[in-house]
Amino acid sequence: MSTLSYILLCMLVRKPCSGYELKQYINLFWEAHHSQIYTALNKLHEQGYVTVKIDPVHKQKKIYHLTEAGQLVVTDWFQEETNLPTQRDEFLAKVYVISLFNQEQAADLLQDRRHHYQKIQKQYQHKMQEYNLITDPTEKQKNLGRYLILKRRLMVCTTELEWCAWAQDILNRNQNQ
Amino acid sequence: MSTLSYILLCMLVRKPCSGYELKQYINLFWEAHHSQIYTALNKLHEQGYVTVKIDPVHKQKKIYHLTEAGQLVVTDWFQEETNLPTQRDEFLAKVYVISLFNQEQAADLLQDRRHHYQKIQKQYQHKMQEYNLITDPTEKQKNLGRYLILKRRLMVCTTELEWCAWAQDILNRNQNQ
DNA sequence: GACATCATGTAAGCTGTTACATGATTCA
DNA sequence: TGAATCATGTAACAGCTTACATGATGTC
Repeated sequence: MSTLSYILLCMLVRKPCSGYELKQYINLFWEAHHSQIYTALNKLHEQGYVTVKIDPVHKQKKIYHLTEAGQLVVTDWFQEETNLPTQRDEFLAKVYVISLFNQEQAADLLQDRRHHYQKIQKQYQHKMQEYNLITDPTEKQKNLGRYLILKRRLMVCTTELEWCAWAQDILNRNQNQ
Repeated sequence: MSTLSYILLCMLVRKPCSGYELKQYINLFWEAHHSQIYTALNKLHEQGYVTVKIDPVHKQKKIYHLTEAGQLVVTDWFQEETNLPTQRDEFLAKVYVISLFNQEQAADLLQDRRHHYQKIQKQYQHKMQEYNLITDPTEKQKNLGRYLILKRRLMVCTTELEWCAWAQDILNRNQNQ
């Protein structure tokens, strides 16, 4: 089974979801296009790890539920060795050759990065507020993992933004030498 | 041309390298297996973006040098829109479902993560020390980009470790409730 | 001389991206 | 009623992983 399939099963632990919803949430820890998600879900269905219920209102919408077999797969996987995160960041490759470029070009590159992290910082802050509104203890417990991940995302965003400011400062000093 | 090819050209800006060396350094911003790197280098050679010189001592070793055409490709690429970093981290998917598991299992998961970041933190600190030993201003300028990236890596490591400590603390409190 | 590491390459199979395709629902 | 969004799917192609394969160099 591919890693994506495990990721999807994990997401279904929290609550039953449609493929469309899974696509919206997955970026908390993974990346996949809808084409990949839909095919993986169909395969998980064949394998008996999920069941499908047609949404009574939106009849083209399929809600996937984790089966017991599916939950067992998740618990087994949890205890296996964890693969390291992928890290492919072409921005950093551009930073690597930044001394080839003038101050303006370098500043543009850094600014785009800053804008990106400012944007997703706001998104995650919003999601964090939603979590903080949960009062029911059972519901709060169920969302604990999601909370831990959101916090990490926010911390990483802050670090990225701090780095951008620091790097811009270094480049300015470098220029004035 | 694939992103990997651009990455390799960027790396050759700093100094000519063999495929083997590129493989060792690439993880600062990208991931690729040697099989992928060697085939990409052969293609870049065909395209005229690099030249090859056989190392006089190690005759099976091929040193790749960036050509003017290659440098032009890099400067053009620099100014194009930067793709966002990939983020696939199955550790986070495990954290997402952490409430399914007992305290010991959760602690094991976090400890592995902590060990990983402690390990690479040491590696980057070591590389940073190497940079700090450079006295020649031209050489220092050439390594500026590398320095900026190393600093970011170290900052991210610190954040990851801080998060691990914080998350463990949350889980402990959660247990004692 | 044995073993680790250096050094390069090919190929099959799997994963991920992009493009094509269709239809329902919601809201102005 | 037109446009945006919701919702699902297939297929071709590109990129990545894993396994196989070979030989040189350095060192105990």
